[in-house]
Amino acid sequence: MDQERLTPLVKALSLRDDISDQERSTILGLAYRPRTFSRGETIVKDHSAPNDSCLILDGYAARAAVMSDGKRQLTAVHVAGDFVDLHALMLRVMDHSVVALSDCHVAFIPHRQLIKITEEQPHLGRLFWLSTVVDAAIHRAWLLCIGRKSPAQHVAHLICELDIRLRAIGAASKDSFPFPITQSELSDMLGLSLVHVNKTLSRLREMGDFTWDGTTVRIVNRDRLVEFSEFDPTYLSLIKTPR
Amino acid sequence: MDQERLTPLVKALSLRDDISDQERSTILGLAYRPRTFSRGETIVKDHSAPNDSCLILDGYAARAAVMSDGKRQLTAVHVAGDFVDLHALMLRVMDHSVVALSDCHVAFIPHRQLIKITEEQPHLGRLFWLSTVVDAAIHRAWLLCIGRKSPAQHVAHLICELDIRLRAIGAASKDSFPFPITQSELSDMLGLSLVHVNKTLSRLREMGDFTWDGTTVRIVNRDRLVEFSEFDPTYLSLIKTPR
DNA sequence: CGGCAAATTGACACATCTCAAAGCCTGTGG
DNA sequence: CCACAGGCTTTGAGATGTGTCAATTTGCCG
Repeated sequence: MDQERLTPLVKALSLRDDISDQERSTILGLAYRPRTFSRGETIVKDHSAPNDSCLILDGYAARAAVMSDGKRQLTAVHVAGDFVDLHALMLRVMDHSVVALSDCHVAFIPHRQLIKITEEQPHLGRLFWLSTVVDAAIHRAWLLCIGRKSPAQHVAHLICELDIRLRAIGAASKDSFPFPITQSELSDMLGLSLVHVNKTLSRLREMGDFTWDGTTVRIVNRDRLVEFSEFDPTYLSLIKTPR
Repeated sequence: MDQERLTPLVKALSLRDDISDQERSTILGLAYRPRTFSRGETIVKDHSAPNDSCLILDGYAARAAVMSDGKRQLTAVHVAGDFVDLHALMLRVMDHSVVALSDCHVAFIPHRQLIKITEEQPHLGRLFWLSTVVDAAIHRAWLLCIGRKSPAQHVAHLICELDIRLRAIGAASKDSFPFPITQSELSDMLGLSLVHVNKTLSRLREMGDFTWDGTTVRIVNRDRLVEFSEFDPTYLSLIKTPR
């Protein structure tokens, strides 16, 4: 078990507050179970009651909820450093699944150690808390998109969100980032039909503010994307301040 | 300042785990600023950076996000005992507003004391954490509703959610609870136009599984509502278990 | 080259929005 | 007690948006 592999978590937490050396070594000293998932696999099952919480080391994952007839809604996208399943630590029973959008490496960290951190290193515990609160903020932003924005604005908003999150963790270059998903998966994020998403994309292509070939997004005009989608990064809380 | 008025919080936290006598008295000993809001007033402003977090003592509130053209999306409803604005403790800057759906009493609790609780009474701190994680779960349930369920299913789901939450805190009788909002507010929860909501309600009225006169909801056939809306209460985490 | 998943397109049905008007209810002032 | 104003609800009609179905095209991999 390579201890250094939890560095994405240190990096992610450092985005929002300073991490002390002790906190850093606590994190890097956590025992974890590494696992690899291929694109499409389920990482955490709905209704399960996990004894560990998982963290994305690299790749993309998403939270998913499904209906009895198979209709699916994705409720958030997660990237390297995201402590995706911290929710299970408090909820105990999963209210949704976590699925791999791409091949990805995931670390499973036993709850016992996380509870211990809340007891002994409250500041670090608060940063864990923060990460779940940011997830809630992401859900709210998505609710506004799905409820009140046009499909085109919604797609643009999603691209702005990923762009800023990936640049924050150093996983995007100045104007492009990997986004290797299908239009069907995108339709499950947007709450729309596949066909409609396809038509929305072709209209966005005409607007020309970004390109996406199913693999990589290239930002052509970030300002226009931000304005068009009414993207306000406040909800991501990407500000380094004592918490 | 009547210390006893924070009992709704004790009651709410007790739904999900046992509260020790010490924790109980810590909560009841919290200094707070009580305030009254009338229906429609803003309790916490979007983009503000509060130094206290608010808790609903009675009445209904909602989280709200708005677009530049005035379109509004409500992302959750909150009731007595809900520590609505705990999110601000970690986020620091609000990504949404909290508005009063009815006249309501609210307690504002300084962040200083809450941080102290995370330092000195980690179990109580975790229950605060839990309450924000349940909020996230509610957002996910709403995302599934708005993205993939029919408007009628969505309304039915909302009624099931409020029914179970209000019964849990003893604010609903066996088959009815107050729900004093306008169809326009409901449309902002559903992400639909007012006219369409009105037509959806008249179809639901024909189904006859509940009644709502704008003031009070009466459940006529709870089983059918649950089945129709595919309501699964797991997400509310209403299970008393060590956390 | 053939096979398969994904993307694209067109046609048509259905859902939803907007605009506009009418009806209903309640509180207030005369 | 009545008349009225204002907010909310209800209804209808027509314009748009979105879903479904089905066929075709594209791109990749063996």
